[in-house]
Amino acid sequence: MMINLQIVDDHKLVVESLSKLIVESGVARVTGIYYNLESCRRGLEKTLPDILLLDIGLPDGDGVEFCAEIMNTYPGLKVIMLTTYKEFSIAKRALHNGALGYILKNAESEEMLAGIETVSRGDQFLCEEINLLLIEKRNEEVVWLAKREKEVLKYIAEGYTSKEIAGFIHRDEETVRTYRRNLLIKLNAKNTPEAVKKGYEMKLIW
Amino acid sequence: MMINLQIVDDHKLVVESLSKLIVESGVARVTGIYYNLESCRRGLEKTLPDILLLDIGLPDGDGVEFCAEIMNTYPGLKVIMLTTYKEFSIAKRALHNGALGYILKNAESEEMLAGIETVSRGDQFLCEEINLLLIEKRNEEVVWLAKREKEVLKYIAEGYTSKEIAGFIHRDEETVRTYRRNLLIKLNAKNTPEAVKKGYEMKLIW
DNA sequence: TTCACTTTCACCCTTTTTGGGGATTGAAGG
DNA sequence: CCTTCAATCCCCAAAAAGGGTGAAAGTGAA
Repeated sequence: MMINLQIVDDHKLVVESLSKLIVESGVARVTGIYYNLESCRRGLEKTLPDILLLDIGLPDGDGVEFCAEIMNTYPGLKVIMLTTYKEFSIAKRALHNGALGYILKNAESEEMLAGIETVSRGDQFLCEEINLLLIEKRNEEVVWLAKREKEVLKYIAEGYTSKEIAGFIHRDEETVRTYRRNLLIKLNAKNTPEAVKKGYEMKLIW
Repeated sequence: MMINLQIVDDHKLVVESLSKLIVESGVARVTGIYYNLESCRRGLEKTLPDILLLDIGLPDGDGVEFCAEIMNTYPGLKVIMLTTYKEFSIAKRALHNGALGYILKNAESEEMLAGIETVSRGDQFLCEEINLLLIEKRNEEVVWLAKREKEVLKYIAEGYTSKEIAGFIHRDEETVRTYRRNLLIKLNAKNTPEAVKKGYEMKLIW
C-alpha cells in the first residue's frame, strides 16, 4: 500500500527534484504540490495525503504556525518540516505544533527517503544535525511569546515607539511598556535592537 | 564546445537536482560542487569553470561579497547568483559586484537553463521576477553602507550601546553616535530596531 | 585637482527607553 | 482550589537614543 505524499514549498527547483527523487526511489507517490499555504489549504480539502512535506518560509505565512492549524483540522496527518533553519527554537516549536519530522534542506537524499519511511510508520524522524541540536540543548528553554507580545515585537521592528503602538492596539502606553520589558526578558536581549535580531533569528517575526 | 559549470550551495537537495537537471538537459557539464565558500575558493584554484552558480546564504559567508572577491581574482568568470532573496537591494548589489545572472530558486527549470545559456554567451540574464523588480525600482537608490557603518550595525543588533561599541572599536562615543545617525538616514529607519530589521532584510548583517 | 564620501570628533537639547518597584483581572490547567 | 500566566495598568529615576549642526583629515575616483 503506497504512501501518498504532498509537498508545500515555493522553491520550484526543490520541489521538482524532490518529487522526482521520491517517485524514482519508489518510497511514495506524490499526489499534490503547492507553492503557498492558501492553495495547500484548498488542496487538502480535496485529497488528504498520508504525509505532508512542509516548508517554513512560505510567501503567505509561517509553516510552523500552519502546522498547528492543520493538525487541528486533520489530526492524523503526518507532517515533515522541510527547511533551511537549523535553529533549536524553530525545530522545538515545529515538533510542539505536531510535526513528526524535521529535515534540513542540506540533508542527503537518503536521509530524506529514510525520513519519509520512518514518519509514514508513525515514528518521529529528525535529521542528524537537528537531532544533535535537540540533545545538546535539551535543557534550554524555548521562547514562547504571547500573541500580544509578538504583535508588539512586529511594531517595534517597524520602528514604532511604545506610545504609537499603544495607539495601534488601543491600549495604554504602560501596557506596551510591560510587553516590551517582557520581550527583553523572554528573548534574553539587552535592548530592543537585539530583541528584533533574535525575533528574526527565531522566525517569530518577518 | 561544452560549457563547464560549477555550483556553490549548501542545500544538497538543490545541488543534486540542479546538477542532474543541467547534465540531463545537455546545456553544460558540472565540473565541481561546493557546499561552502572556503572549499569553492580552493576548488577554483585547481579548475576554473566558465560559469559559477553561486548561492547567497552560505554557512561561512555572504555570496554577494564573495562574488566581488572572485571577480578580482578571475575577471573572466561568469557568475550567476542562485538564491531565494527577491530583494531589490540584494540583486542590485550582486550585479554591481560583477554577477552576470540572478535567478531565484523558485524559478522554473527552463528559466534556469535559459539563464545558463545566456550568461555563457556573456550576456546578462535576470529571471522574470527580478527583472520586473529592477525595472519597477529603477529610480530607487541602493543602500551602500561604509565598512565602519556595517560593523557598528552588527554591534547594535547584538544589543550593545554606543558607549560599549566605542570601546570595542577604540573610538569616541560621539563617533559611534554619528555612525548610528547615518545608519538611520541611509537605511531610512525611524530608529535602531527598524535599522536592524532593514539590515536583516537587505542581508547587510547576519 | 576637485568632488564625493568615509572616518573621525564635538556640543546642545528633547524624547524614548531601560530598570527598578509594584498591582489586578481572568482564563487555563493540575 | 490553587497556581500560573497572559493581559492590563501605575510610578520613578537614570541611561540611552534621536535630532540638529558643524567641522576636519584622509581616500579614491573622475
